Amino acid sequence: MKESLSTIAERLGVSVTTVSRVLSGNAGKYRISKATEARIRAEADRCNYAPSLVAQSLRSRQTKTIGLLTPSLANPYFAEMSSFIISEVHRRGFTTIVIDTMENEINFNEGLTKLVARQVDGIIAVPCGQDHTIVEGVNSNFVPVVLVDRYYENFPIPYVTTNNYKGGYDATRLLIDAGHKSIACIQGVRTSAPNNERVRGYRDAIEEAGLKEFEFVAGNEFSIQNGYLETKLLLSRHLKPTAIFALSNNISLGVIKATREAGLRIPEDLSLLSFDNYTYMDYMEPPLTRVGQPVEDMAILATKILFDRIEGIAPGASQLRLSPTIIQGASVSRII
Amino acid sequence: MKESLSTIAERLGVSVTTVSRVLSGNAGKYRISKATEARIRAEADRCNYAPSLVAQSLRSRQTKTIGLLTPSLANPYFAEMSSFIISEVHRRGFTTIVIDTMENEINFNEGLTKLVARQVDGIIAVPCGQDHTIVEGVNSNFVPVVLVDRYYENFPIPYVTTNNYKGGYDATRLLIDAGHKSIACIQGVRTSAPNNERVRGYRDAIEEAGLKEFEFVAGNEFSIQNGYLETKLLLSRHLKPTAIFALSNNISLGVIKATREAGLRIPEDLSLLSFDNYTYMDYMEPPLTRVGQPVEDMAILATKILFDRIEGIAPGASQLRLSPTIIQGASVSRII
DNA sequence: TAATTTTGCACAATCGTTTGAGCGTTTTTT
DNA sequence: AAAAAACGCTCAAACGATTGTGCAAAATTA
Repeated sequence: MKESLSTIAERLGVSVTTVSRVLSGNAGKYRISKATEARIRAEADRCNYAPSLVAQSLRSRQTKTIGLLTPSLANPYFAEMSSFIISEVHRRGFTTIVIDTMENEINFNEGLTKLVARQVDGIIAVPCGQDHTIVEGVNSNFVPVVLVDRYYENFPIPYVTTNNYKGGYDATRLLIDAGHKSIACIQGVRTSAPNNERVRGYRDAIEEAGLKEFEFVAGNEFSIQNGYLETKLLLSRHLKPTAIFALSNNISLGVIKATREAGLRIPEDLSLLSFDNYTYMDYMEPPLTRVGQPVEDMAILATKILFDRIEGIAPGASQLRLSPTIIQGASVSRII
Repeated sequence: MKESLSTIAERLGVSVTTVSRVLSGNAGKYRISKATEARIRAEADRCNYAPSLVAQSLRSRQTKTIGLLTPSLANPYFAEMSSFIISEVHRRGFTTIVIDTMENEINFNEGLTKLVARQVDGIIAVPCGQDHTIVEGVNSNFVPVVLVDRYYENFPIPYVTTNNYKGGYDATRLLIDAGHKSIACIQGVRTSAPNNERVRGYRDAIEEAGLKEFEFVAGNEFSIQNGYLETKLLLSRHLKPTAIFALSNNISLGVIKATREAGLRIPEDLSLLSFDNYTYMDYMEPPLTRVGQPVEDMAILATKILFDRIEGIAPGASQLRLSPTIIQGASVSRII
């Protein structure tokens, strides 16, 4: 059923070598006669021959495959990012193995070793957890790794991320400029570098405005539930905030859910500023004002850096922070 | 850097065969002494040996990989579906190569042949276009294929899809029962079987209710733009519909956009019923009433059928339609 | 002690491709 | 006509793992 060089060679009474040379376009280089070349090409076409990438990989020690470790395709932010990465990888004639780590450090590390065993030529990863020894081992001993979104500070693995500090700072400034004083921040995973940068931006903006007494950071997960529960708590406090800065798309959904249950309206009773951008946010009630990350640029750059490394080109600056963009919605009210 | 059976064998002064037998757990079966076994295991641990899946694949003619052809990871419906499929595949110890076809028939066919060249053990695909000769060739000659969501009628490729007819019918009935008479339907790709089943359900419900004079189907793409443009046209007609049945999530977004631009409110001025379910729809203005497809069940079943075929177990019924569920939102008003 | 069985491991082929080296035969050069 | 060059192709090893067969040496039996 499956054709190989040898089946063709046998049928034509030539050697496997000759067939290989013809079909890999090296007929001239190795002085195969036009006649033989034509015969081989014809037969290959006839039987629809396609070389086994597995055999080629074994021989060339290149699988033309890259691995993508993403925390959750169900999250539109990572789904979009994956979509861009897959298409960039495809553009270069490679294929992508996708592993969904479900935000789990064990899955992440297992996925990593699995990719190494599969001899992928490179890995793009959104890491989970704090322990970076395995990733670093892989990156320096086996396969080039590039991180996206999340990263490890002061470690030599290249990464591309948003300037999360700027995102946190700008967003908070926007709220402050709108007159808000009591701005609560609901954060995600506390060990995640992007999260902490966003929080740092938030804190700096708050302090700079002399609002330190109102500074308030809660939460510990990038989930709807976390946003929901923390908002429940916030709204039960004696002094309710006038604005919430939610550090992810999912957290914002939780905030909205809790706000609705409390019978409060956004932005009249409570302002909301979200991290992450997504088409649907324009269609929400109200459309969310948000900090959009440059997902496509990050995906393109990460892929480019990875391929530069695969091809042995040392990339210049390989730890990059791209600026986020604030997208105006209607979820922030002006306070006089 | 990379360890292999032979590097270990050489260091220990034993044969590659012996190392292989020990590490694949066949030491007993081939009478390798406990002492040798221990030495080999120790050394394998020490140097962190992991077998090359490429070499194993070549030898065993099994790559333990399945291919997933999806139209667009940027669409949450397919992203969720992919997420479930990837996780089901992972559960079985396989990995998934994802190809984003971008709703393009050429990309789809290229992806298909690429997967075959990579010797994947099976393929799960959401097909694009009408020409199914290539898919059928692959399915019957090389690799088992299972289709999800879209399918080809009267052809022997297994598929799992929503009972789209029921979805179209039930949704339309819901609108009719709410008192609507003039219900317009904005459809997606006209050559897609699910689309046509939805339309058929719509038409049947309309006719059954004696509303044939109001029957109206427009559109030709599962995109925001299509929903937007068709709604623009609809709203400019002399007789505006009182309800729109949008046959996909993206089409609905377009409908909302056009409706807003026209200064009309949903559901007060126009009712909207959407196909597809997504978390964000609960947070929209208004929350959408919609026909949710059993995405997770479809993913699980498709994967199961594929693995049954891979393992040579003939699946019983392999062309399945799962019932959709109507999810109540607030985008449909009652007309008296 | 000789014959038999068991033990412990190695040889070599195989999967499908690539590639440096080599070897007859024909053609060209001197 | 002899030497050199060009031509057209094949051999065999290698990538890393698996597996049926086989062969000594040791242990057991007769």
